[in-house]
Amino acid sequence: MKSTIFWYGLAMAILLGILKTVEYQFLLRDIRLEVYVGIVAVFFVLLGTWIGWKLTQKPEPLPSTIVEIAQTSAEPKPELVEKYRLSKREYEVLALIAQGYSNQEIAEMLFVSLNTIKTHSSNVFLKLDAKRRTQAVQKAKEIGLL
Amino acid sequence: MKSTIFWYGLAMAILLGILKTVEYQFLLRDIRLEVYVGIVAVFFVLLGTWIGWKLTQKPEPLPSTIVEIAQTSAEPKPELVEKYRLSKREYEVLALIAQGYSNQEIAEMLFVSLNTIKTHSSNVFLKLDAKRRTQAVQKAKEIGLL
DNA sequence: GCCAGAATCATACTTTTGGGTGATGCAAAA
DNA sequence: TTTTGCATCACCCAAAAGTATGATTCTGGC
Repeated sequence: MKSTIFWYGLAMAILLGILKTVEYQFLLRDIRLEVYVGIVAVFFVLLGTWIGWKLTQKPEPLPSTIVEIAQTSAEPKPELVEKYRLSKREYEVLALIAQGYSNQEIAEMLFVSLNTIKTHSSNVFLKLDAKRRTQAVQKAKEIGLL
Repeated sequence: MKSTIFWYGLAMAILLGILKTVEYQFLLRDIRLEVYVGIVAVFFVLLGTWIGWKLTQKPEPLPSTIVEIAQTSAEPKPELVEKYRLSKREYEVLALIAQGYSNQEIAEMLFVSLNTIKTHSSNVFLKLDAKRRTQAVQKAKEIGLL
């Protein structure tokens, strides 16, 4: 990160230098304004492109899960099972979700209303810190709940 | 895609408009040259950044690492893999679904539109005879695709 | 060159999920 | 007895997922 900042700074310095030079020549030889602006524009487009490229190189923010997946083989982790404690009903719902059943189907299987299943699954997602049922299933398998 | 081109065009139009406006004011009120150049520079840096970002989006066909990661300990069963033949893209999408990503996230990861992901996933469901993504994942694991 | 399959995307529509809020009843623990 | 956790359900709203259809582009193989 330090080096990144350094390079940005260096780029800025070079940039200002060039700007000044161009400006100087502008004053001296009365280059047409359009040409000047054009040069600046082209230069900054290039700079911007480079910045954009750089920005999209480093950051890999999304999949922290992938790393975890790569590390986990399949061992159940009792301490984590402890941590993400689900109630019995929640666990049932989670298990059925993992089998690919819809909320409606689960509701019928457990003889409760659709809304109840929604509540349970929402609670499961909360406890497992998941946004979707597929993610919940994935996390549960990682943890060893399933 | 059509809309993308539209937005490019719109951006260009707006850009030219602003440029002209700024230039006009420059001529009228004698804004300092540095200010003018600065505005142009900032604008083109932003434009360049955007272009750079866009450019670096396309040429990344996802280096199959994600797919590899998705492959768990279960050994693939060639005869079944044969039967439920998925295209490469479909397989990628399936793998990402299994990791708990939303269609939108997958679209961004693979740099395609949401609709494309929907098409792919629909095809996967068809081929795996699944009604939901969770079911597809479940079946794929049974079969040994994942 | 032509063709099939693959990948892409759009539009329009329906269904499923998920979030938020609030309410009730019940049972065990404090 | 009061509190607390659990299970149940409702209503509303928004977002995500899924279906259907049609179209374009590209590529590999014949």
